[in-house]
Amino acid sequence: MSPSRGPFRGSSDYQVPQAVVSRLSLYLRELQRLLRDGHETTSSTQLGRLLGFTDAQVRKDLAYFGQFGYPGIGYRCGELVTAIKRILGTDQAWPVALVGAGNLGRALIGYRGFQQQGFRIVAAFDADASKVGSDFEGIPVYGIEELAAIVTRFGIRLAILSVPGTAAQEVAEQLVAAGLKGILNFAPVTLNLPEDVRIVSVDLAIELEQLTFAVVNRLENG
Amino acid sequence: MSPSRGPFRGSSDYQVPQAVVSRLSLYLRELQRLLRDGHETTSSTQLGRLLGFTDAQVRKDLAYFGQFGYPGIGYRCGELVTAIKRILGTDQAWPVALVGAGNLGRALIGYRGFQQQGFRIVAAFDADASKVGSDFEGIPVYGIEELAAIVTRFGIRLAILSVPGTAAQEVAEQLVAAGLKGILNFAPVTLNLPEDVRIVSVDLAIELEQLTFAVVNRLENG
DNA sequence: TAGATTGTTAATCGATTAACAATC
DNA sequence: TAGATTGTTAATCGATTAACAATC
Repeated sequence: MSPSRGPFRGSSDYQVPQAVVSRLSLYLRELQRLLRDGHETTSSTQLGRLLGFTDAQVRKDLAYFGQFGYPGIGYRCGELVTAIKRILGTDQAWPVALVGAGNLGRALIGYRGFQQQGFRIVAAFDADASKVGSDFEGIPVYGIEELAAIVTRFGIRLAILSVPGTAAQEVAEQLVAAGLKGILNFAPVTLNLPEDVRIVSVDLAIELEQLTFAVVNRLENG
Repeated sequence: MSPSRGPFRGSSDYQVPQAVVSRLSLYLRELQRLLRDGHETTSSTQLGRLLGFTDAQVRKDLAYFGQFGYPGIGYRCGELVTAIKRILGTDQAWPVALVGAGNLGRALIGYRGFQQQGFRIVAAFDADASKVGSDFEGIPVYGIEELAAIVTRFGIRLAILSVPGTAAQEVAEQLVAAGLKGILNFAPVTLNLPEDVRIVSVDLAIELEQLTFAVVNRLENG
């Protein structure tokens, strides 16, 4: 295929490697910073140097989605930010349900980084009856039995799951039943759900384990 | 080389792929669950099925570190848990400094999953003078100028960095100056530090972006 | 123009999977 | 024993890097 400059038209017949999508978010983050710092254009070499990638990799990654650069010039930061947001789906705001209003959940309700990238937590859910009816930072807390109704009302497709590991699978199944399409899972368990439901998992203890491994097995680098 | 059953003796001359180390933590998590559920042994096939990997991959991953299985039997869960913890470095408890006691930082202070895997947050640091001198969940909050002294006193090697992105690079440099060896970075910026300092980064907004991409570009699976 | 930089193809490198002898 | 399962080698697959004609 020969993609033209301009809007990303959704998935084609080939599969984009997950590693490429991860780096896409990093490119976006750096581009937004470059923009804030007043840069109009950048290059695959500069972007790669900032992130520790080769220039070839930057160009190859972007080429999965279209032609965004100008030979001899590089990439216009503003244009590329717009293009990547469209690719990632964050050119529009996403209403999000937060499920599990414990310590972590409440911190996520107040997390500025979500809003900055176009995510809006519009409702929280918790099993604790004493929390239901109250609100955190202006976000109302509902009982889980109200999930389906609220999801429909706000057109919610994404949930952040921050319940204890012991409850995670069961609650996740309720999320699916309510029609949610994607789950950001903070519970330290492997969720088993229908394959059309997308899952991204973050296990905070595992992240620290990865760090201890790297510190203990420290060679020259890596 | 021909590693024998028993303790992992640290890094050899070859490099273990990062992907293997990530999966190692997932194996550990599943094995701990299997143990809790009363399983004495498991197999590469079962472990793979639980996590969505092939049996060959499970065996190959473990083979990087030694021989842990019994032909015809499989793996003894308890033994393998002990072995993986030693490999990851979490067979001992790690004292950790938490830097940036905002919403997210305070949630992390109370996060049970850290303690369960052997991490102890022993001190918090914040630039806000009104927080210094108080404590969260029994963890005292210090000014950043006390960092070096506290790090030395507790033998701290790891820090969790949960300060605003605008402050992250500068604070990270102070962490390095205080002698820390590993940083779990929650700030949405690329840290530039000496290469002997290990960094694991978690950008929560990026995790949500990965989810929106997966939901929007939903094919059969992936 | 000369210099810079892209998009893309081919070459290289590394990781995953398949296959199977050895073992319990 | 026969059946199950490992550890490891070879084959396959996929991702990264290098090279370069095309372009501004």
